[in-house]
Amino acid sequence: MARQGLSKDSVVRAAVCLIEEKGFQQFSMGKLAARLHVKTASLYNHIESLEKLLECIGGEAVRRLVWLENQAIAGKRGEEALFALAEAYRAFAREHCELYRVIMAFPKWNNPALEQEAGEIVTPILKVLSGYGLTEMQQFHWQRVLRAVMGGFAFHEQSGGFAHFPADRDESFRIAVRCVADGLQRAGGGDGEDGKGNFI
Amino acid sequence: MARQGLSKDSVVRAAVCLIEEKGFQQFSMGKLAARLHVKTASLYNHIESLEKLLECIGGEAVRRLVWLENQAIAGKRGEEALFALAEAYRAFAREHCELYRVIMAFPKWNNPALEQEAGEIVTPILKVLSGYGLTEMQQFHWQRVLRAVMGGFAFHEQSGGFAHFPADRDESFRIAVRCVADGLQRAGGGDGEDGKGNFI
DNA sequence: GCCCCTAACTAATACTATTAGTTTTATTGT
DNA sequence: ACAATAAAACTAATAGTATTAGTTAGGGGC
Repeated sequence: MARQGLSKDSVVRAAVCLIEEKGFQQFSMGKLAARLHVKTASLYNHIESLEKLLECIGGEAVRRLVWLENQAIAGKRGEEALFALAEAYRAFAREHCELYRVIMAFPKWNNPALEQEAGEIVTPILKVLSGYGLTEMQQFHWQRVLRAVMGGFAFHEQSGGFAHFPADRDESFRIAVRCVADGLQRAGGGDGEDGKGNFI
Repeated sequence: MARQGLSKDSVVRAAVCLIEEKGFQQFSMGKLAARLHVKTASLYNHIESLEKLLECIGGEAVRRLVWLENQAIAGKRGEEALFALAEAYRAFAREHCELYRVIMAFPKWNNPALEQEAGEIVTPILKVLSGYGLTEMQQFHWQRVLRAVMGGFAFHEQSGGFAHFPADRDESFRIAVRCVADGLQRAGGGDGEDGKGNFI
């Protein structure tokens, strides 16, 4: 019936739009099919299952996030890069909160396709950390510390867990990133503070 | 038939058990009803909806977490209390991961009943922070920093996002908490016990 | 022993994802 | 231009989800 040349890619793209518009909670195969003027079963010609579709959506979300992170740290280093990265992460979580939810919703990042994306998540972070004179093992640890802070802050902020105190959340975030920045400084030997002339 | 005197409390308790055993993903009204040897519709004599039930379960989970936190910091102060609190939080997230998932699953922490619990979450944290000589506003900020670190770490660890590097996660966690501890020290005026509220 | 409240039931509705099998359409080869 | 083929979209059906309305029956208070 009036076939419109739907493809896996167009389905994923439509799903991303629908989620950003109506929210992740509201999303369903039926709603997506209706949006594409197609019966629900027809979607299965292009995707294997809802789970796989969500993995594609999550992959797309991660790619966008990583792109913004790389954009943010381009030409920067040291603390400037660190703050820019963190701000970009938080901005994404706020401005694309429904898409960010999809990322968070995965119970396990076991899927091989997602591990690829997972690796790209770490790339800009390691790029920032590379300016601090850390050992490789320290980089592994501090990468986790930074992701914990950024992810934890975004999560709590989104779920409303940070709403119960009359304190500016932007300021809280700055303090958190400052805390990591100082910790990194100390871990790196304390000799690389000016953020521009230092290299390892 | 053969009515067994089910109550809201026993339903919630059974739901908690079922979730801890079979996982949050597997949970459903039907499964819970089967576990209680009752038809699904019968549950609605005791609870209003799945959403309300999950709120009760989340409340129970939070109460248990807060209890463990308070247990952990009892008789301690300063850094010792801080590390004990963080360890207790992470231990709960690991040992009761399915229950922890319920807490994380709330899209919005708006419900008035949950706000009560939310307040109790902060209590042990503020108790720990009270030894650092912070202003009230600083306590509000650092409470968020600490929750972000603990929550973010637990989340990433659970979703497998921290699995991709050959680095000990315990050590990563220690580094993260150490980072916060040092940040607090600095914010409180360099004295972990009786700081006089020096500003940064 | 009777009454009443309500726990538990049956039945039905409206969703959800998913599969099997069928029709229709576009493209490709001759 | 025409037949063959691959696949896009369909219909129909299944099994799962939460939820509501209306009915039956059991236990506690009188």
